[in-house]
Amino acid sequence: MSANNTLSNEIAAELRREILTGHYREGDRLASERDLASRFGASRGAVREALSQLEQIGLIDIQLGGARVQPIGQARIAVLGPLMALGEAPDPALVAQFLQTFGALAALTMEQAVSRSDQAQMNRLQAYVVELEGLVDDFAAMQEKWREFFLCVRDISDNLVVQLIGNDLKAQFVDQVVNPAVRPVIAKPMMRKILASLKQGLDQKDSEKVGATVRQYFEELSLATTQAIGQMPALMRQKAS
Amino acid sequence: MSANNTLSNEIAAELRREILTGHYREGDRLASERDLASRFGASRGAVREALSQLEQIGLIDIQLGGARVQPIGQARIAVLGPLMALGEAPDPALVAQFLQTFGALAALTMEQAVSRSDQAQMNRLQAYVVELEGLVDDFAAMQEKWREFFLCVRDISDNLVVQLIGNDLKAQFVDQVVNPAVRPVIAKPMMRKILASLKQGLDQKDSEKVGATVRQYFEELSLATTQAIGQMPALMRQKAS
DNA sequence: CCCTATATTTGGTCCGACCAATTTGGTCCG
DNA sequence: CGGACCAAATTGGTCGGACCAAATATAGGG
Repeated sequence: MSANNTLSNEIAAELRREILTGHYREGDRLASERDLASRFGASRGAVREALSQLEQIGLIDIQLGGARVQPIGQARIAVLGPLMALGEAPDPALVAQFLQTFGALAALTMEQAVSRSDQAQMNRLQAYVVELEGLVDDFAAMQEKWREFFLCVRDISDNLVVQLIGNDLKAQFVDQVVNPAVRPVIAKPMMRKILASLKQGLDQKDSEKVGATVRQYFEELSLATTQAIGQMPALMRQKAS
Repeated sequence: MSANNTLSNEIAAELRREILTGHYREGDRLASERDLASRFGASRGAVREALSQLEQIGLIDIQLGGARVQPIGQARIAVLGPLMALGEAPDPALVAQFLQTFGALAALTMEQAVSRSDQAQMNRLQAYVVELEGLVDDFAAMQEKWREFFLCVRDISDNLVVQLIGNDLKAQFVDQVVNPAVRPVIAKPMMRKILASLKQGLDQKDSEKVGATVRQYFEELSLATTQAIGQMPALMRQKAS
């Protein structure tokens, strides 16, 4: 999915791959638009649109003399997806960083949600936790319920900045990494402990406590995911090309 | 700066402004590329590049039937800058959310930096805090030193995900909001308290403590900035168009 | 009123061309 | 030999017109 089959997107994907895999060094000049066009058998317009994409994600800097490759560390979030999707399996360290970061932001919205929630909203959150407690045996259903839960938290917190970052991160992660059958598993006792702590924090309207709990959840999720990737026996390739 | 005077960028900026100020409703169809071209007195190619930009930041969804306006809440971080730069003064609530979010990420990297730092790196961090303590009277110098400090923290933490998000946020914030002479001022006693706590946390290599301290710093910064914007007497307009 | 067949619109791509600014290469002078 | 200077080739930005396939709008028939 998400593979918009336009020529310019394919060109952009190929150039992006080349840059991310180190075919160029920082500051190197890309071939001219005309050369790239002839190389890809495309029109200059298509190449220009592709280069425009790469420029927007900060991978290249287009100027009058030519397009120059930027250091990866100076790029935008949008390179994360392609970066994680490079190798056979996603880089565990990167995925771990990703989940920890996601967790920090989730914890922030969680704290804000608890701080500003009215009674009805608080009831909804508590209801979710109860539902979650009933799903510790069903991995898939739980995953989905957590998602709903955080969507609810996001709506309550009403934090546009985090929401937008979340959109960016989701676009990078869910489409690139979640697809394969990486099924992180958190031990049930740990999960029960987390849920209990969450419940307690909500009951006491203790925003710091729920924040810390959310952080811990993502920490566990990060560990579990890293492990799942590690023992992924390179079976399933195939994903949508 | 940052004002790339290309036609397509100007068209993108204008359309972006129109969308963000509510000239369209979710799902509304934009005029066709040909119509937009004639409206702006530009070629279709220029319009296409502009629309491509808007699509990449999630403001519109280009499909075969036409380009449709997406809900703002579904856009990418890249809309934050233009969104904050819309009115006369930046929206205080949005700026507050922004700084809190930035703080959450800074706290995360801070924790990771402390956890994984060797002795030399730890010394460098401590040296920064000492320097900061000597600058509580010089707002500008302190601002700059904090920036250096967090750059150092970022390098030590070696967290690419946060770094990339930071790039995105900086591109949205520093270029759009910091420009005007909004000078948030944190009371010196509070600043001294924060620095003391930071120093203590570093001495003890207590990652949680430094994380919490960083969060508090940004909380204070958020308050101070909101206040500074509030009493900004709408004097200085002018910024780069 | 619903469903289908046709005409129109729309985005994606291509080609060839022009302009202004940059890069490049060579030349001339000290 | 080295550096300043000038002209030619290159490069990105834009334009205009053109074609195609898919999606939309329109008219027609049940």
